[in-house]
Amino acid sequence: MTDTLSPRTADLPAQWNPGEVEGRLYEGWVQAGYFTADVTSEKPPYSIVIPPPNVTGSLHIGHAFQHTLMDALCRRRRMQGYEVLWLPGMDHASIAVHALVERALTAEGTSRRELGREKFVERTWEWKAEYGGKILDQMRRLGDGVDWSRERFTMDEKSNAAVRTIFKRLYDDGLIYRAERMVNWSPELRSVLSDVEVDHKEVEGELVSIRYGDGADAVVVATTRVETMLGDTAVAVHPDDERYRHLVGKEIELPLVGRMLKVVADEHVDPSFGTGAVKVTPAHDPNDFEIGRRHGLPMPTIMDETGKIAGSGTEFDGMDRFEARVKVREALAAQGRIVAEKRPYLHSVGHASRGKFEPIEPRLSLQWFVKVGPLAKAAGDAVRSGDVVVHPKELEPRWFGWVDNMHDWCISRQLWWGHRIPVWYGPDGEQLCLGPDEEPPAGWAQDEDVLDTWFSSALWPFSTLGWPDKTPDLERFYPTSVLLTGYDIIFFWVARMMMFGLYAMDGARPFDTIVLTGLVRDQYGKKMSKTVGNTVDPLEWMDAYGTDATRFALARVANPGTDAPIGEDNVAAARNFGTKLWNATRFALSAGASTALPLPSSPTDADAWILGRLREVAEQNDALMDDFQFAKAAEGLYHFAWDEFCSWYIELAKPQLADPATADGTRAVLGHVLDALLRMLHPTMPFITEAMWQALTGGESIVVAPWPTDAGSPVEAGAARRMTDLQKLVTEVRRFRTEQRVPDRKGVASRIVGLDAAGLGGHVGAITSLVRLEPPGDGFSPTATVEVVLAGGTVHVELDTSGAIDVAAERTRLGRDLAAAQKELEQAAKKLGNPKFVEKAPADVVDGIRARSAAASADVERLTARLAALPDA
RNA sequence: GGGCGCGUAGCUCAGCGGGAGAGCACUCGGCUUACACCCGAGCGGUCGCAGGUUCGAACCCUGCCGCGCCCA
Repeated sequence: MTDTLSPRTADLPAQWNPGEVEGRLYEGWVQAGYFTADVTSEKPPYSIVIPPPNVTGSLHIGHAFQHTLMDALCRRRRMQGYEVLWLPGMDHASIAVHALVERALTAEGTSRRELGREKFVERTWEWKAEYGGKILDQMRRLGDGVDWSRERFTMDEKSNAAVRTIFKRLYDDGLIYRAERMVNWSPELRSVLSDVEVDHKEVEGELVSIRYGDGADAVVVATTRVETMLGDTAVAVHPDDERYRHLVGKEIELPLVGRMLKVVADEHVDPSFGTGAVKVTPAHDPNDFEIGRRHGLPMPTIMDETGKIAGSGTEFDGMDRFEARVKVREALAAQGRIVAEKRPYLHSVGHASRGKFEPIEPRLSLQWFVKVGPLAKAAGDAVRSGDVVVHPKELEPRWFGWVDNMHDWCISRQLWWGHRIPVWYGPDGEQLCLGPDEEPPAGWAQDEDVLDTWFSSALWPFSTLGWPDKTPDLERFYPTSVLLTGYDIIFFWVARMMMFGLYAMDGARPFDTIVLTGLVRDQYGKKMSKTVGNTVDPLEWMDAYGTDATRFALARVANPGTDAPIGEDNVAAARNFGTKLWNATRFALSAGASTALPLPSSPTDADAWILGRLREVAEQNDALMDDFQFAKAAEGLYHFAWDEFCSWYIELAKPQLADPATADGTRAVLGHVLDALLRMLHPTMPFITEAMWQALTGGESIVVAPWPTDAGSPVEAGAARRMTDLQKLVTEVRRFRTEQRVPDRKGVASRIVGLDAAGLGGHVGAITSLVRLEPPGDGFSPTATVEVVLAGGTVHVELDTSGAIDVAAERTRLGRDLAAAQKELEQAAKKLGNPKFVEKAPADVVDGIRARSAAASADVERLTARLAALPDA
C-alpha cells in the first residue's frame, strides 16, 4: 500500500467528496483488521462494550452522538498504542419485537396464540434474519471502528448460557423470588412491565365523587377510575379525623355490588385531601394494596389480563375498563349516588413507555423479582469507594439517587420472545431452578414467562467476553474501560450492569468509568420528539454534509453530562471546517510540505511560534480527552487549525516559501503541524483526515498511526511575543484601512517607524504583505499615522492614503479606543484607591492592576492628544 | 408532594473568587495567486431579581421569581 502512494503523487482533488470515499475507506480499514482486537498482544488493553442497541432499531441522532464519542475514545487509544476492543452487538428487544411480529400476524388474520409458542419464536427469528439489525450497517456508515469478529446478540448461545448461569446463582442465593405483588400491567401486551417501562403523564380525566352508605353513615369518596369501585373492600379515613371517628370499625354497603365495606383508620390517608375519606381497592391500586395489607382486607381482582372487567359478579363483567368507567358512573348516577363530577380533571397516569403508550393498570399478579437490596448496595458502594468513577462527577447524585432507592426488579414478562425462565414445576407444586446443562425431570413443566430484556443486557459487559467460561477475552478485556451512555439510561442498564457485574465477577467492576452524556436536542435546546416533529435523521446529515461533518458537529457540542443542542447549522459549520482543512492541505502539498524534511534548526519566529502553539494545543487536547471533554477538545483543535494555523501561519509561510533561506524549513513546519493536527482530529473526523494524511505522509493509514506525543516544540517566549505583537500591529492597520474605506486590494505607500526598536525589524516583509503596504516612494507624504502600542515598544505606521482621510471615522475609531482606555483606568484607579485592596490582595494581583493602570493612563493621554490633533472638519 | 439542576451577547452554550468569552446569527467591505463551504473589519451583555460574605462576586451563602429534569 505504501509503495503506491508517495506524497508528491497523491495530490488531492480540488474537492472532498465524502459520499464517494467514505465507504471504501471504511471497508479498507475493516479488511486490514485494524479494528480486530488481538487477545495475545503485549499492548495494554482498552475495551468498551457498545450499549446494545435494539434489534428493531435504526440509527438515531442519540446513537450517532454516543457512537461518535465512543469511536473517538477507541481510535485515540488505538493510536496511543493500546490493544483496543470495541465490541458491537444488539439486544433482542422482547417487547418491541413482539409488537412487530404480532402486528404482522394480525394482518395475516392470525395471532401468536393461534400459532403457538414454538412457531411464534421460529417466526420471530425469521423476522430478525430479514429485518433485524439495520443499525449495524448504519454503524459502518458512521465509521464505528468496532470489532465485527466479536459481534454479539443477547439471545445467542453464549448469552443464553450466561443468563441461565446467573439466574441459577441468584436463585440459589435467594436473590430471585416469585411473589404476588402489585405490578404495572399492560392490557395491550398482556404482560407486566417494570417500573422503568412506565412513564407518568398528566392527562385530562374526571374526578367523580360517590356517596357510599346512607344517612348518618354516609361517606363521600372520590376517584378518577370509577370502575375500580367494583373491587372495593374498605373505606379508609385518618385515625385523628373527628368527622369520621364514629364510623371507624363499622361497615357500610358498597353500591351496585352489595358487599359490605369495612371503615378502617389509616395514618396514610390525607385528611385535607378531598373529603378525607378514600375508597380502597386493594387489588388494583398500589396505595390501596398497602392499606389492604395493613388491615387484612380481602383483595378481589375484578379485571382480567386484557383490561376487561371480570369476576365482579355484576352486569359490568366483560366490559372494557374504559366502557365500564362510563357505565358504572351512569348506574351510580341512576341511584343518586354521584355527589360531584369534576371534568376535565388533570391527573397523572402511568403509561406503557413501549407499544402504543396505553395507560397501564395496577394489578395484583404473581411474578418473578430480583431482590436488589444487596446488589444495589454494592453498585452504590463501588462508586462511593472510588472503584468506579462516574463522569462527570455532578451526575453522581443521580446515580446514588437511583441505586440507593431501588425497588425490587420485576423480571418476568408474559411474552414468548426472550429467555424463558429456567424454573420447572413438578406435579405436586415443586419448584426447581436449573443451570444451563441440567435437564428437568420428566413431566415437569417449565415456567411460561420470559425474562425482561434488560436482564440479559445487564450481563453484556462480561457475557460478550465469554462468561461464564474463563476465556482469554474475559481475562484480558474485563473490566472494560468505559461505559458511555446517556444519563437518562442509568437505571435502564448501567445500574443493572453494575449490579450483575459485581455479583457475577466476584466484586470485580464491569467498567472503570461511567461516562454519561446528555441528550441531543434541537438547535433551540428543545427535546427532540416525533410528536413535535423536530427530530433529525443523522443519515440525512451524513448524506448532505458527510460523516465527518456530522461527527465533528456532534463532538463539538458534547459537554460532559449536559444536553447537546445541535442543528443543521452546526453540521454545515463542521463541513466548512473540513473544507478549510482540505484546502489548507492542498496548499501545503502544492508548496511541497513534507514530514520527511527535518524541522529547521534555526526556525523563523513564525515557525517557532506555530510549533510552540502546537505543543500547547496538543497537551491541552490530551488533558481534555483524558477528561472526556469532547466539546472543548474539538473546539481547541478547531480554533488552532483555523484561526492560528490557516489564518496566520499559512499566510506567513507564503513569503517564507518564496525565500530560499527559509523555504525548506517552512515546508517541514507545514508538514509537521499538519501531520500532528490531522492525527489529533482523526478520532472525530476519521475519513477526511485519512485522505489528507495519506496524501501528506504516504503512510499506510492514519488509523494505526501513532498518536502525536511531543508534537511541535517547546514554547519560545520571544517568538511568541513577537508574533502576538505582529498580529496586533497587522490587525490595527487593517482596522484603520477598513474604517478609512481603503479598498482591500489597494496597495498603500507607507513608512513604518519604530519596528526595529519593537523587535519586529525582521518582519517588515510579512507585515507589508499581510496588510498590503508598499514602500514609501520619492516624495512620500503621509496623510495619516496609525500608532500601535506593543509589548516591545510603540510603532508608528505612516500611510499615504492618497487623499484626505475621513476625519469623522478616525474620530470615531480613536474615540472608541479612548472610552475603553478610560473605563480601564477608572476601574483600576478604584481598586488602587482602596487601601484594603492594596493591603490584603496578593502582591501579584496588585502589581497587575498597577501595570494596567499605567498602560491605560498612557493610552488615555496618547489618544486624547491624537483626537485633539485631528482637524475640526 | 420529594429530590436534582439551570437562568451569562439575537440563538445555543462555556467560564464558577481578581481584566465579561466561544460558535452560529447579524452589520460593513472584498470573486486578494489554498479556500466565497472563503477573506478582512465590526456591532452586541447593570452575567434573572434582592440581600449577605469578602479588599474584591457572573463565580460563595440566603431568599424570591422563572424554567427544566427525575422520582412519587
